[in-house]
Amino acid sequence: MDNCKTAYRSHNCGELRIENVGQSVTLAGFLENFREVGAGLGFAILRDFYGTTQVVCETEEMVKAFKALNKESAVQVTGTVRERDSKNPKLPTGDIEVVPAALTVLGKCRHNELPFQVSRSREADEAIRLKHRYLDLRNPDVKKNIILRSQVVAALRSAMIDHGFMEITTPILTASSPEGARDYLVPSRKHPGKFYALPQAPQQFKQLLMASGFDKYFQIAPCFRDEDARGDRSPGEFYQLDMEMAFASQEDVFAVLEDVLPPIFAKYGAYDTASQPPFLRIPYLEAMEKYGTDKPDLRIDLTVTDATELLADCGFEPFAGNVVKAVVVSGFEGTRKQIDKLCADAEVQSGSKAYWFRLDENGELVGGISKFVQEKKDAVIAALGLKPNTFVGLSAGTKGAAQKTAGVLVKMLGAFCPNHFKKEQYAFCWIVDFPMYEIGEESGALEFCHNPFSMPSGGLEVLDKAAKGEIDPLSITADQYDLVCNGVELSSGAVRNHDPEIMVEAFKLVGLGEEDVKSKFPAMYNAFTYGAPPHAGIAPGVDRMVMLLAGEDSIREIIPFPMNKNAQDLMMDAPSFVTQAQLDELHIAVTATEEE
RNA sequence: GGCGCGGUAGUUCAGUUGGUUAGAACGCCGGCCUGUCACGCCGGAGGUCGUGGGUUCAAGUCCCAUCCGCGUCGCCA
Repeated sequence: MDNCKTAYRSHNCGELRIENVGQSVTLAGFLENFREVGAGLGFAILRDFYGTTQVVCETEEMVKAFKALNKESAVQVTGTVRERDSKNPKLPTGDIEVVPAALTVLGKCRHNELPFQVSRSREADEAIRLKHRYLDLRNPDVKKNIILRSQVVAALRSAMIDHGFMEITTPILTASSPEGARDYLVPSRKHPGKFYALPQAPQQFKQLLMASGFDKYFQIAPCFRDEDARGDRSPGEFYQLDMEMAFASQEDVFAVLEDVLPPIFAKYGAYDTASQPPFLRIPYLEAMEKYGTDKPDLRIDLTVTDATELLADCGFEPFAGNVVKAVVVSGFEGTRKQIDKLCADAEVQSGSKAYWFRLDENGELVGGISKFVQEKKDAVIAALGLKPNTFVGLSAGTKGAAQKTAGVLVKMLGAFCPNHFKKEQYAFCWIVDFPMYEIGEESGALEFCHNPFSMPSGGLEVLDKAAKGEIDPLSITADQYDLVCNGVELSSGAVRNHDPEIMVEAFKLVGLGEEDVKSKFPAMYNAFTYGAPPHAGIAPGVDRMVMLLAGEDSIREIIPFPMNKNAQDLMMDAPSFVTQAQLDELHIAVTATEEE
């Protein structure tokens, strides 16, 4: 422990031990509790960042002084360290107590009824916790996630620097760009009618750094996107470990993260086992086929089997003419009620129905849609490799819908069956070979599948062939990759397109041209015309990493001051109305106003 | 924006087919207690049942509308 002596204390509340008995000390902290156990005897618990220490009051005067204080007041206690009569082995400081000579109130708590009891704040309603986050964070159980976050960020920084990367900050006020998400806009005072945007990611700046001759860049970068929240997605803002390497390929990027992440996950994680390099690489199409998702949880040993030929014409109407997918779960023990719940939940999450049947302990087909399968019993058992006591979850629909539902079934059945789910580990994999293009659901036309910055595999030659109709543009893959851990998409990255001609060709396939490239990404286009190095990078999400490490299900538990689901900061009252004078200065006219 | 669940004391919750004065635990206030550590015991205060309308002799409970919270889907290059 570092020396914690300050103007207000000689020791902190977590450090006194039996060796300190007899010493005169001064402690400062929050009054966590006061237990009066008799006339003229009471125990006060003092809490600071480092721990808690018991203060024993043996005079009526001192008991009275502590009793007069509201809990959570900030106080200073000067006294002598004494060995306890009755020790508490559960506490690091449980062998000693401080006999106070003086009590000084440093910051009085004016509220005798708190919005919640600090030690039980995690049980309180989240809106109340967020409104009084400074009290919520006094709870060591809440604070520990923020400490973990700080340690993980420090470890990431240190590891990146050790690998020869240089942290460079990029602008927060920048230009709106036609990327995927909605921008946060900032009005310009000096340029009426014009706006800055907060960056959705430092994507273009880091590529420009590569064009500027920097070699290995990283940044713990704030990113801003005006999109709705999720359990694992905070609204508004989040942090990425953004990195980019010049004269580098996909392999170089993989090598860095495979070296940086496992030790940090093993050291700071809730589970002490993390995948060792090289991480499993799964092509995108294979992941969709085998796991029904592009972010498989490899801790689950279940996979998806195509059962279209086997079952599409079995007479069960929802299967007719559709793609059918099966998830086979051996050694299944679940009640009818649990199965119904699983299927209902799967439907909610995936948007289409899930079906099932079972091969019971006697080898008979039972339950669900078994009567439709009965006719083909032997073929089904052979094709799916069924043994007695096996559950088969099924989905049907378009290829995409059937895969999605099957993927949800894998996840839910995995979570339900301990024999198919090895929970206590971090299982990483790379998803590679993403398609460069897709048919847009709304437009029905060819669109960029993920982003236009990626280098198409095969470069100009492949784009030329697609332009001439020699190959299907949908078959073109990008040198683009996702890092997935335990079913969570940690990161997306790519080998970038650094060649202006290839950029133009890539855009032509989706019906855009040179002028579009120049107007959408003027800085990058211009920079690349001056000679740019091939470069590649990735940007793992810091919040999601910490969430995985902390074992928390809500991203708000690992953010110091989170916003609620509706992108409001209940503590600061943001967003808020501003004065007419401010609006006038910014040349802004408000056309609609929320009721308050 | 769609769907699901929820909103009752400072906090977390219970509240039956609509029916007496809306309960419990923790917290708070007062009293007792000389070794507590989730201290214990006794007593007490504390409620616009999210809001507005409706049905009814009677609404926390039923109906309609609306607001808020969480989850989920859309969305998130």
